Amino acid sequence: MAYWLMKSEPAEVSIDDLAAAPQQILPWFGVRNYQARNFMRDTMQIGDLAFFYHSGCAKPGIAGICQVCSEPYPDATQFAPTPNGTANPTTIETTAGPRVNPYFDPKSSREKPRWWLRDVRFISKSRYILLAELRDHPELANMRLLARGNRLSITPVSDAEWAFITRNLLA
DNA sequence: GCCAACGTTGGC
DNA sequence: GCCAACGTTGGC
Repeated sequence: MAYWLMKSEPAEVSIDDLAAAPQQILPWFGVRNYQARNFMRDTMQIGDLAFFYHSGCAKPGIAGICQVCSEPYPDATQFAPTPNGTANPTTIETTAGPRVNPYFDPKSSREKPRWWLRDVRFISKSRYILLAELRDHPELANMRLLARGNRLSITPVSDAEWAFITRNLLA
């Protein structure tokens, strides 16, 4: 089993949204980076655990833990929203009405999908560990998340890093 | 809002 | 295949 850190903007999908989802499961949609896609499509295994990280907000940090719970399948947001393609492919239905779909990819197709995802299941909320706090621990100095210039939205977490965080920062 | 760092695109 | 230009990420 492997460990991961998965970033989400809480204004879009937060740990509370995952906890409130049907079955407490959501597709990890919207990844548009090949390396992160490959992690989801090729490397992850059902049962892997991940830190749910809030990014792009005032206080970025680890908000909880989730678990990979499906095989990879195409991210529906890359396609036109209706199977027959009659609707405007650049819009997506939301509970607040139609919105521009920022994840639509005109270069993808249902025959040959470019973007793949997996479902994740809520495991727990955690004490909120700020990014700044993670940086304070020498044990985490090599965490991919903390690497200079890192922007990858899904990063591997080593066994040692996972153990350190769960035993020392979340206990 | 700024900006450093990175990834992607596309002309050549 | 190179690389400049551009767009995006994401912390601050």
